[in-house]
Amino acid sequence: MTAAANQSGRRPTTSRRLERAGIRDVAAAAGVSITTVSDALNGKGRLPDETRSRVREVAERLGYRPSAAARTLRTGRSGLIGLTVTTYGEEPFTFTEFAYFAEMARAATSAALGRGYALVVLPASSRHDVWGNIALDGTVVIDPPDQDPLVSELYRSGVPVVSDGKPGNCPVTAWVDNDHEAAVLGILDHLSEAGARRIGLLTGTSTDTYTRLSTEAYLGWCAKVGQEPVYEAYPAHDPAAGAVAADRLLARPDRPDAVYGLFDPNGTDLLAAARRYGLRVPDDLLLVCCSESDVYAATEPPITTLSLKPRKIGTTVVNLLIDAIEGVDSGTGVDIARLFPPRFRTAGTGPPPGTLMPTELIVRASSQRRSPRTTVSPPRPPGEV
Amino acid sequence: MTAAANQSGRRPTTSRRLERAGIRDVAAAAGVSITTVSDALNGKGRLPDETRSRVREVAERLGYRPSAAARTLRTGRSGLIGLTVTTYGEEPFTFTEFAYFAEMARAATSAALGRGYALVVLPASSRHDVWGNIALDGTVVIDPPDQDPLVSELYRSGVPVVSDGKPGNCPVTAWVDNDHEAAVLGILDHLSEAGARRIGLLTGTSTDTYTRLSTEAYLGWCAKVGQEPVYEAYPAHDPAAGAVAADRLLARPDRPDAVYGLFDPNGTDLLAAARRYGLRVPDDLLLVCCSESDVYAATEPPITTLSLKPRKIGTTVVNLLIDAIEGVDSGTGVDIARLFPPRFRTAGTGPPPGTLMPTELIVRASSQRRSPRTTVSPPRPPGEV
DNA sequence: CACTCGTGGAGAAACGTATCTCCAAAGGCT
DNA sequence: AGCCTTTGGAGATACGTTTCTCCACGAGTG
Repeated sequence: MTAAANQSGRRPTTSRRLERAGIRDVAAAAGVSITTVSDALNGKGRLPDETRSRVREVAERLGYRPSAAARTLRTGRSGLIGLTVTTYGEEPFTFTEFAYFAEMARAATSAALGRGYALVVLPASSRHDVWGNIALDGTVVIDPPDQDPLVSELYRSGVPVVSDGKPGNCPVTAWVDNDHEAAVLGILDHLSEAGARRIGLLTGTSTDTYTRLSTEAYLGWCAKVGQEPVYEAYPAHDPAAGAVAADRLLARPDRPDAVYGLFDPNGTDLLAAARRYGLRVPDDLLLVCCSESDVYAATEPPITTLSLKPRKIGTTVVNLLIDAIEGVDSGTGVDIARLFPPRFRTAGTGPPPGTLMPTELIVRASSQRRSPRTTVSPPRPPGEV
Repeated sequence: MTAAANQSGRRPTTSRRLERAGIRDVAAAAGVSITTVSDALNGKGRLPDETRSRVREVAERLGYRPSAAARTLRTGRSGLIGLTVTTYGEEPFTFTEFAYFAEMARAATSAALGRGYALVVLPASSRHDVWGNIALDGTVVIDPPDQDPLVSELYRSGVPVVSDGKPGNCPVTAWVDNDHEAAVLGILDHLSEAGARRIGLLTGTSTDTYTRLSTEAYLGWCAKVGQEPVYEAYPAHDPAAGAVAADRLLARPDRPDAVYGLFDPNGTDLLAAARRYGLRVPDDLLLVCCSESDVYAATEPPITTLSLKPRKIGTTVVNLLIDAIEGVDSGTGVDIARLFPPRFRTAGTGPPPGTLMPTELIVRASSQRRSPRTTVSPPRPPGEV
């Protein structure tokens, strides 16, 4: 069979070896033109079904696989989406360090594949070495810090960028975030209702939006209800520092009787610190932390957690990005406004390119005093979809 | 500046908009040929440093970024490596379900980036839709089942494939695996030494190498020491089934006094089951499970775990793959033998394309009887590097 | 009979790079 | 002076698609 394809080559260009079958070989073997093969395989031209199926059959027989590189070069689309996480220090990779990232990445991958795109995991720190060598149709950025140069450059060069986490000063095509303020206020109210008089916060030193908004919400709440803020901040990327900070928080003279920890490991750290100081949870100390891990369902006692719904976020981010990619008129690349598909701009005032997603408070024993009071319904932030 | 580049275009091909600067624009602006630009930027030709730096400067000024698609088409290398996990049912994505995968993927990503490659996460199940649309230089396959059609096709089409887990019948370029037999034997000996008389196994129903080799090692050991095998198997991708199987194992009339669980969640499941039956760990029941999770350091009691060293595996797999990629003579694609770089074949008998990596047993309270005997040094499997 | 019109398909121009081949000029040597 | 070698660089081709343009032809229509 391959012999037929070989001998029918019109021009023996150079000395062509029998490498992989190209579209030319298929065309020759089927006795049609290249155009017809392309159209038949992509369902594009006006061809009778008989020609179409015949070409398809020949292609199958020759084991023809279109060259992704050539297609990308021609069409300008690679079907590849970059995924990067920027925040938390210069560590090579914080990925999957927290369950949040793992979950989010998984959901994003699934959503992308469902629409025919694949995800490429890229480091935010690395130089253009890698970024420049890959044809990306768009990029998802997790938690970009203010003034992220990477995001700016991508955006400037016409690559759509959607961020998980409201960006500070970087221009992005769109962003998705939780309503962190509502979430924190909900938790503080929940703890107050459970009897807390002085609520402490375990927070981070980074400048990312999550940390900033959450802390601000806490401080605002304190100001409103007239409580003196009681918090400790530490570099969130350092697990050891988290344990130390938890200990410090409970060692203070103005020790809180309830604590909310912003990061995943804070729950176990606080629990350990509480044991060290002989504090019973929840009797002496109410505990809530933000985590996607289900280990908190099995701790002693089980700990109330705030879920940021990473799966929903990952899915939404990817869908927004692909919408933007497929809505772009591949023409005047630089024009920023063009990056938005029509439906983003039709509305009179134009909705902002941001979407707030609800969080979910999973109430467990650690945030409920053992009062005979029955169940406490978990507060939901406004804007629930 | 861009105006100069525009007006110096020799042929105004069509009506060229000022899209992105191409290599032609740089050449025109610098007053040299395309060849010179390419050579200058890639450090390839024989050019005086002065020309080189001048071209580089002009390129920088124009914000020139080479087209990855064109480069890939021309060179045949994309710098992209596929990463896929095959095993465990038809679920959309088992990725990061177990900490092993997450760790392994993270290490693989890092290693690849370190050598200038990026990883694309792909599903093993999906049709050629996605696989065919991406130019892959090679693929890492985690735990391929026997006769994996995907692996066969990749291999046949000339894409190097390296698998994590010794493949059954698929042809691969190379593979890396733990010495599962040695690991299991080491654990069984460890448990025996701690006083176990009847050791049970919690295993899976899949046909992947890990499950098969581990189970066979267990059965062989039983035959050797004359113990009746006591085990339960369940579909490893279903966490609920794991809890049920753990319960079943401890409910048996010939209840074991020590159990090794092959999968990550088995530790907590077995612990829970033991509590249900009033068994104290380690007094009434010795426990070991295979897991990369550090939650077992904090359980009550802490549980001895076997680590498969996913980071080391991920790194090794990627490095082997890239070695194969870069050693390939891009010529007679089909020839299988050529896929191996020279150093794999020079040795007389030729070492097999497989590498066994050591595991590590992390001994904790759950596998040590409270005897006054002091510390038990953890047994290491042979072949430790 | 001249004409439009729809059908089926071929030709050729990109897409943007890397690289092979070849050439001109300037020494250095006998 | 003639020849060889090195330096610096230009030209052209190929990588394998997609797609725009255009053509031939048979059938209906006035």
